[in-house]
Amino acid sequence: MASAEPKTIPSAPTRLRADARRNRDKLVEVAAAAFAEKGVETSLEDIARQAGVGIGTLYRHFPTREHLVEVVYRRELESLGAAAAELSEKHPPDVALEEWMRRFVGYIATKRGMSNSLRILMTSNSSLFAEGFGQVRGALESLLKAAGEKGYVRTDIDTADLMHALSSIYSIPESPEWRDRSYRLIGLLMDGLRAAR
Amino acid sequence: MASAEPKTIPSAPTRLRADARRNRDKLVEVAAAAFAEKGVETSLEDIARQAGVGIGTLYRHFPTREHLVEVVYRRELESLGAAAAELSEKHPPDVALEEWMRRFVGYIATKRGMSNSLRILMTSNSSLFAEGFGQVRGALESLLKAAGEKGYVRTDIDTADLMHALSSIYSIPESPEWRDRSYRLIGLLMDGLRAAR
DNA sequence: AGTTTAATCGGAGGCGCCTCCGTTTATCTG
DNA sequence: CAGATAAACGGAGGCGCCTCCGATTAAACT
Repeated sequence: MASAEPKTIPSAPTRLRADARRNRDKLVEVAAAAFAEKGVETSLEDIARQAGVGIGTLYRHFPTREHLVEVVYRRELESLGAAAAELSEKHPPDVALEEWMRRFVGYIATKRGMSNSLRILMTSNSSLFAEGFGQVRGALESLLKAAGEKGYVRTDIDTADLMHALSSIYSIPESPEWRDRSYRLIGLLMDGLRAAR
Repeated sequence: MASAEPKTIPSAPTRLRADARRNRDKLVEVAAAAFAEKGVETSLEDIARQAGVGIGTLYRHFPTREHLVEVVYRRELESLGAAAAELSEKHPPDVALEEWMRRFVGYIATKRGMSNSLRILMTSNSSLFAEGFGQVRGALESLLKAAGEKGYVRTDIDTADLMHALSSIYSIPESPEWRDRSYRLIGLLMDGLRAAR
């Protein structure tokens, strides 16, 4: 019988020291707010300052600006994924689907500042972003499938096609009635989806 | 009978003072060499230094890095356009066409360092580059048309399609046999062009 | 608790970007 | 040729990027 064995199992090699983890979390939190407010071009030194750490610490955790963007982005994409499950429980499948699409489009819209950087990232360093987008794709797929199985929408729709349609919606240029127009277009999509069930 | 009227007609509003024109030319010359050697990411301050002017002068002439790149790029594209006429005189139309395509692909290959910046430019600020590419398109078109009219190649080929084919050739990843492979592919294209005349 | 050690911190320093404005100079006018 | 003037020059200055390495400190060890 081993005496009170210390659980020294270091488990993952990704073990961070307590202070390191704290700093990292704080950086992500601050970065998320900064990106949302001023776009991805915000000064990284500002972010470090606001997080109360040195610039060196920021760069150790996130070697490039893109790494930081990716982490923030993924976090938010994940919450979008989680929203899918939540909406599924509270609403009929078709309503859940529509509401989720609205949120998706609205979410991307707020990140318009990101688009420049994102376009570069998505073409060059695709592996960094593949996972984040996988989340979203998965969410949409599950909503679509659920609604399809219960007979609320057609079942011959490809998830990728639908995402494509959504992306053409959120690339509508800025304008006062942006949101209304998007919602109308989503409504139109939904009509199409429900049409020939 | 007006007396010796001074030709004070300012003609173009783009009248540069002698020193300004000298500096501008020198900057373009130095920039062309620098871009070729170290890629478009070269320090602009270095370029100004090498041209023997202050950084302020560089920025007055070229408000952004892209403007400078565009000018250099266009100059070289123009020489590519000129080569088309020259080749047409010295060779049979089909040979001229093939040789020109080789040069085109070879030229872009040497500018691989540019590709990153270029991709951004070509998608975002298209108007800046439209003209430069127009030159090249025109050259290819004239070669293709000449060869077509004299019965050397098919006449149902679209210039844009052919350029597309070429661009897929020059985006072949780096490798020792890069040039050979490109030439083989161009040969293949030529076979296709000559096929069903 | 005290010591060791290895991970983490953080800011100084070097470089490039870009702007602003006092100084220089080409060109025009008398 | 001298003087006027508008155009052009050029570098200092402020900011951000990113790296490097001595100082700090959490966590493991005794």
